[in-house]
Amino acid sequence: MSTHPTGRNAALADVQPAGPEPAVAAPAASHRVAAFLREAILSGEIAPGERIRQEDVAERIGGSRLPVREAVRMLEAEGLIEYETNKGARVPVLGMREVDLIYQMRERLEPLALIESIPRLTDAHFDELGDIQAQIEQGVDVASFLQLDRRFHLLTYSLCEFDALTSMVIRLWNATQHHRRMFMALIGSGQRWVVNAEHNLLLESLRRRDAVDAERYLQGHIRRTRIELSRHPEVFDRT
Amino acid sequence: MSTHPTGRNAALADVQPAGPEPAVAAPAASHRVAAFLREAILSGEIAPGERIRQEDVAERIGGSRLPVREAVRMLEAEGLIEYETNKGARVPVLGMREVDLIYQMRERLEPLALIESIPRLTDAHFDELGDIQAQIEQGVDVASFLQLDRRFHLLTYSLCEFDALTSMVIRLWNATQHHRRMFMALIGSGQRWVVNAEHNLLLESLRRRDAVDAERYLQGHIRRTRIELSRHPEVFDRT
DNA sequence: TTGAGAGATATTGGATCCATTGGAGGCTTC
DNA sequence: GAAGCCTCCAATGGATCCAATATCTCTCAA
Repeated sequence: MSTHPTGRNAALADVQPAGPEPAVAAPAASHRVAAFLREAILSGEIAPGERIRQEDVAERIGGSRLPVREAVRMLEAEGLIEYETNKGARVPVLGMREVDLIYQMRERLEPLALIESIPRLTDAHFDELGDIQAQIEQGVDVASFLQLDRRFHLLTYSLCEFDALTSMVIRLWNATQHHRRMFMALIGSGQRWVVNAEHNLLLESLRRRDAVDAERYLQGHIRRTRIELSRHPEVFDRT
Repeated sequence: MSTHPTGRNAALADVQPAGPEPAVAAPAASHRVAAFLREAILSGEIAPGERIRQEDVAERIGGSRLPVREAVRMLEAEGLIEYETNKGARVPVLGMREVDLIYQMRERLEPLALIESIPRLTDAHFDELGDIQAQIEQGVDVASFLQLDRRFHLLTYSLCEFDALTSMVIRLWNATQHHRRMFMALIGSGQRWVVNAEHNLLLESLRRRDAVDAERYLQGHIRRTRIELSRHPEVFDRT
């Protein structure tokens, strides 16, 4: 197992193993609540369309409603929840066209993050990426695949040092997390060899530090997934 | 004077003349505070690096600190302010590389918004765009130019109905507002004929509904501005 | 049976209070 | 005179209270 490369980007901390704890101030409670809600939404514990009651969250967190309110405002600005005055927050229900557009945004933005990251990637990163890909190829279950795939891609962007870009990329991933899970559960591991081929081609071009090839493979990877998704409208069924 | 086209996108409401007031709920105070702060930052009233004290804002708004705190969280998530726990909020100071990257993000995202918008644009929009461009060509001052230029571009995106995209575009504009103002003040109206040419080419391709040409002109317009900006490092001097 | 309306309940919006933290300024000490 | 420490003040973090709004429910009448 390779040593874990050190990340530079705070927004990508979740794909970076926690090194020795840096002397950074503890985040305010509102940030912890936001992280808690983010996780609950991404894991599917809170489903799209479901309402989020501030008091419930406050109780589960063990605090007052105030940090929850701040967290809700943050997630609202992130686009992870919808908010109506006096009516509260709920997880948005995205249709196919919206998800398709988010994938188009990813097609355009993620290559940029990759290009910024490539020159700084180290052998340790390539080893780690290889390890992740090896795990994926062992045929893991859907939940593990989603986690490893996310980790794989975000790791390739991890040395892009621009928070405005990396946080945007993460938000786009987050916004479609639910649909990705539905989609993978639907197709199972059927087409997973395509993903493996694409990941390996991408990784190979990264090792060569060939930004042109890497951008092409990455964009194709996202684009193919987008088109595949559009062929499965049942993913967007609101039942 | 053309009638003002009706916009569909809430995020672009600021470039759409306010029609008959829709029966929409009054925004919560936190949103009004956020709009107030946004305007203060974009206008330069609050300069980059300057600290924002919650009590001051609450006093100017005539409310308590609570809505201000929520607004600060929103603007933090928007990237318009930086926040440190227990230390408060301040307007970030962006360096040349960061602004350059934001322009690269714009190069990739704004054509997407334009492509989505083009099929729905009406003659009324083209007339309005022509009016704006005519005003620009009369040689207005820097402040008016910035306002008209913003209005011109955002109007071309106004019929893109995806909030995730349009709000992102607006945030990218907002993030570099200060540098755009510095830059324009620096070069005066010297190179403005280039902008005029680009705007007219873009507008012409829009009238033809030629998405390919429009995307090319728009991307070139942003890219040229980015490179021009990179030739004026004095815009980023922190004095 | 169903629809409308009034009242009850639940939830969010805002203000105020107190605790905690950061920082400025003065003081001591070497 | 400068570095380090301590104290005080200012600003933020969080909890609780009350008001305003929305939502649910029960009743009553068509």
